[in-house]
Amino acid sequence: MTQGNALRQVVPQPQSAAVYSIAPRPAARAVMEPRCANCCMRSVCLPCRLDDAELEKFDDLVCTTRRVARGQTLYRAGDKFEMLYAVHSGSFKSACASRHGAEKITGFHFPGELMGMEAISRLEHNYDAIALEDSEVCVLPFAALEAAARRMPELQRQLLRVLSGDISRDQGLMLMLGGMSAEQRLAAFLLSLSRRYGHMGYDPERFVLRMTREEIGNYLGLSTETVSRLFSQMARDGLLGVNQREVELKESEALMELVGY
Amino acid sequence: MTQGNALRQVVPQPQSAAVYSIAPRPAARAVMEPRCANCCMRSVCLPCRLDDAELEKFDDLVCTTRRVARGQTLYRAGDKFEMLYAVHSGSFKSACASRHGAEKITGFHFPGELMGMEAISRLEHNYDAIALEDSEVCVLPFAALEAAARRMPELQRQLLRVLSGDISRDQGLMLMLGGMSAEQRLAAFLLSLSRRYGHMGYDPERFVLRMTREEIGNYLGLSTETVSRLFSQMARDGLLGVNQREVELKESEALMELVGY
DNA sequence: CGCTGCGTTGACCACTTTCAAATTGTGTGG
DNA sequence: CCACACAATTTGAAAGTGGTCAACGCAGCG
Repeated sequence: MTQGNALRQVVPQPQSAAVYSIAPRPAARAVMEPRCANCCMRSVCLPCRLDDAELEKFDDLVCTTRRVARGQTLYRAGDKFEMLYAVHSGSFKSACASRHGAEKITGFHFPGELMGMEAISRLEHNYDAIALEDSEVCVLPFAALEAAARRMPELQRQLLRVLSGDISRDQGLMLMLGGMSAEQRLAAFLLSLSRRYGHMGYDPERFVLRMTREEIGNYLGLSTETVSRLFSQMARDGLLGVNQREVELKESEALMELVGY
Repeated sequence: MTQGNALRQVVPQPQSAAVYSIAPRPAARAVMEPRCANCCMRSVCLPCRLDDAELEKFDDLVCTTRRVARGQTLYRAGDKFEMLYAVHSGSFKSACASRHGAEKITGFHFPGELMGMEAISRLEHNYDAIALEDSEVCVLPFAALEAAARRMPELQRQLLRVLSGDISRDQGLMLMLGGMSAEQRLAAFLLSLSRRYGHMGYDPERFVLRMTREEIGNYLGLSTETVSRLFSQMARDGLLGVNQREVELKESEALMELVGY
């Protein structure tokens, strides 16, 4: 799973997360740099429902891509909101630091997913976005996106759809975090990952976790130890196979039953 | 706190929640029926940032209002998504029934707040919306709203803002449901209510709960008994006063400290 | 006046967390 | 390639928090 070839011009990652690198596209477009049209995530990303002409226009919005090394932040809580980011490769976590310095993870983000939307209302980011591995995002200036959405009804609709989808997902998680047992939470989490990996075109039954046990526990409101114990127990029960970060869901049906769906 | 005078034409509440009553506005507008411009929730509702001309146009979108009696549903999970609803008076809960018949409450909605947004992405409602008391909503046909948003940049922005705000709120709650103690959860819940009541122009320190202990517990992932015990304990500690559904926050600061903000 | 739903309180129990320690994996410098 | 240091994971035992079960008080209502 090596880093994909550079798509578009790739700017070196700035030391400070506050600096946005907005390079103009190269004038020589005849070379046909790979763009949204050629992106392997096209079918699951924001512009997925645009027709060719619209896609062309949308493509011009994407002013640049940006690489973020593992552990580095894409943006921080408190940063001014100007851009949305579409994950092109890799993965991220959203986290906010409570005043006692303890980090609380509020979400994970995978290729094709949009980050930063929670900041639209306050014009300021509420969370840190931190890369779980070396990653790359497409940078979408929000003002331009808004303007384009007025000219492209399908883009406007898609934007609303993605925002709405985020709400559903979050509420689904709330459902899970309140009133579900530790085992149910982990099962629900794994099924969520499975569905998302499947959506991206990967094997939904077999995938590699991009986050540590600690991060999973933090996210689910469980201790690291409990997460670890549950993996062991579920493996003993034949529900799944685990080897370090590799997970194989052997009994998805049983997991769904466990969660209550 | 009696039901406000009828605003706009009010259609009788249909027995079936699936029936939408979309009556055309009365032609005689010269009478100046109260509309958004006169609504007491104007300053906190979707059109709050529109100028007078825009407000006029927006007003024409609101095809009707609808009354929902306590315990009745505004829409059900599985209903086709066509409308957004702005709470005009009263309050609602969003709930979905897990397959074992157990209800799980995912949110509460108060005047000025928009309901139904989680359905935009799937074109189908994911939750039941049930009135906690006799309530009234303004009905916004989504297709018309989308079209209007293209013509009114400020409306488009406001729509995105409200959606984004919902995400923030939900993620804030996730934060709370994972990793917070029962006491912290209840404190956070009360502070959330306080803030929202304050935003609506009511006393943020003194309000009447619209939901039962059971509904609070369900929402927070706690048992009814625990909620009850916590109210008693917090009252003993002097943090608040409780009398049935009436609550007075005596030490908001201490509550915030408790939550960790 | 009894019924019924809601709220409160107590006793006991199960699930998770916390604390502690062993084990395995990963990265780095020699 | 090996050794060492540090991080991540796993496992065990003790301690707590919150849930479940049960009983009772209270208020609205036919």
